[in-house]
Amino acid sequence: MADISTSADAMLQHARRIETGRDMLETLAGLVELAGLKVGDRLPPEIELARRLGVSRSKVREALMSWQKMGIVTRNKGAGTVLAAEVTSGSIHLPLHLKIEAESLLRTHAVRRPLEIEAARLAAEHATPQQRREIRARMTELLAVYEAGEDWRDSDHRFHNAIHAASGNPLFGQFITQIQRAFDSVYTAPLGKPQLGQATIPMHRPLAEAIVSGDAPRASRIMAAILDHVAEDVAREMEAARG
Amino acid sequence: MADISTSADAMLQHARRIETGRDMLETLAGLVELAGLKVGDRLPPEIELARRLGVSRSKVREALMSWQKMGIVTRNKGAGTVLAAEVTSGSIHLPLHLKIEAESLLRTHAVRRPLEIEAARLAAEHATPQQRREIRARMTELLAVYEAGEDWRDSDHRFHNAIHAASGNPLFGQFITQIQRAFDSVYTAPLGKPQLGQATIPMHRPLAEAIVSGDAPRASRIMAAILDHVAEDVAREMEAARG
DNA sequence: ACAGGAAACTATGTCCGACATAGTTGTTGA
DNA sequence: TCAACAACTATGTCGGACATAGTTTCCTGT
Repeated sequence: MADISTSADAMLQHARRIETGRDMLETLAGLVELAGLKVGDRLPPEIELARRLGVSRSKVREALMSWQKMGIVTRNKGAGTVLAAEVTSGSIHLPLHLKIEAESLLRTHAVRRPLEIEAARLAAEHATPQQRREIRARMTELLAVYEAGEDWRDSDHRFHNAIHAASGNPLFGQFITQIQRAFDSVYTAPLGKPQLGQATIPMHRPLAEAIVSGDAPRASRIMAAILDHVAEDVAREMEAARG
Repeated sequence: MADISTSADAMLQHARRIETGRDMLETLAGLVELAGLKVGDRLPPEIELARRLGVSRSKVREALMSWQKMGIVTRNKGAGTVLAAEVTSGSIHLPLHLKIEAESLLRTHAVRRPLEIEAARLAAEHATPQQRREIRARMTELLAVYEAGEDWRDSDHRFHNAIHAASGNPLFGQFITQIQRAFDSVYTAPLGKPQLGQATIPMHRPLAEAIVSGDAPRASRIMAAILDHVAEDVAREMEAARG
């Protein structure tokens, strides 16, 4: 495991007083980064961090719990705190909190819709040749898995992630991923039921072609059609679950 | 102010042990709801809540700070905790986590763009007569403040909030508000500098008219134009700040 | 020698008490 | 009337204590 002591101490020499909560997270992020901690590594215990940072254990706990809610770390009684996501001090980790009514889960999809469409449009306009190849490859893979009758959801995620990456703005991918996670955390597909949006898989080929060929309006149109199909499936499924 | 004692006590009779953090927030939300607290009302002090809920002040503080990060309450030393947003016990609060590179803050605006456009489109299609009147009123107010040469940012927020509310999907408002807050938390307008998007204020009249008259394509178009103007302002400002 | 289990250890979860500090309210005196 | 001052209130911060779950060490019996 990486050693956190030497470089961290040196940093703290120059660290100014920690006053706001943001300072706290910032300093903590700097500590983790300087220590060279990677995903999966364990952080020093709270008491140790409190001593190093010169604040009380309460404040360290507050910061760590904040990170936990953001999914940056996982915490377990007795086991310690382990890093679950990359942390860089130059980046701003900002928590968004959504209030979702249980019965209106469909609304998450309504928010996802314009984001996906915009991402597809941007990808068609700005993707590099490398990224276009990537999109086409993911599409081929998705169709192969689909036609083999296997579970295509992971392939579908990879395909869409390739589009998000090609949009040139990583925030689209982050937002959509988190929205999807929110959806999955509440709705889990009933066993045996067909996966939502099954019928849209064949539409992914022309979508990929449109993006690869740089036809932004067409890419937007197909993506919109796909999402509308999925929305219908979701609505029907919800209806069935209720009745 | 609403009285929280009688009904809350009755509820706590049936409340099971609070175990997870989610239970805590859920119970607290139920308490606030049963007490009939409205936005602007003050919550009982932490010690009082701890006594009522049968948990320690630490846990109450944790929950309240969580709410503070979500923007549900505001907290001030000496003044107390006041409700800043509506709370319903049936809702799910889910945290999102975004990593934003400091120099690419402009990208938050790129995400906001399709959401605002979609919200405007939905508002034009689904707004109730009441909501259309509200939008028109907020627009009139905004233009009045603008022409008086005063700070129009609050009025602008109210106007856009009216549109989000009229979209029929509260998630749009929540998302955009949080994105805006993220932006504001990093970028604070330099004193004396013109407010970003100043030139777009007159365009808000035709935007409101389009929504009120139900012309969805036109509403989308004008909203897109407004956001593009703002994006240019932001880009120029960032350029100036760097050089 | 080795497997199984008990015991010690570690680190987070929870609680309590104390004090500091900012904001609010009440009081008093010119 | 109002301004300055004095209590009061409620959150912010800290330290210590114990509980509890998970991990490691070590010891014992076969």
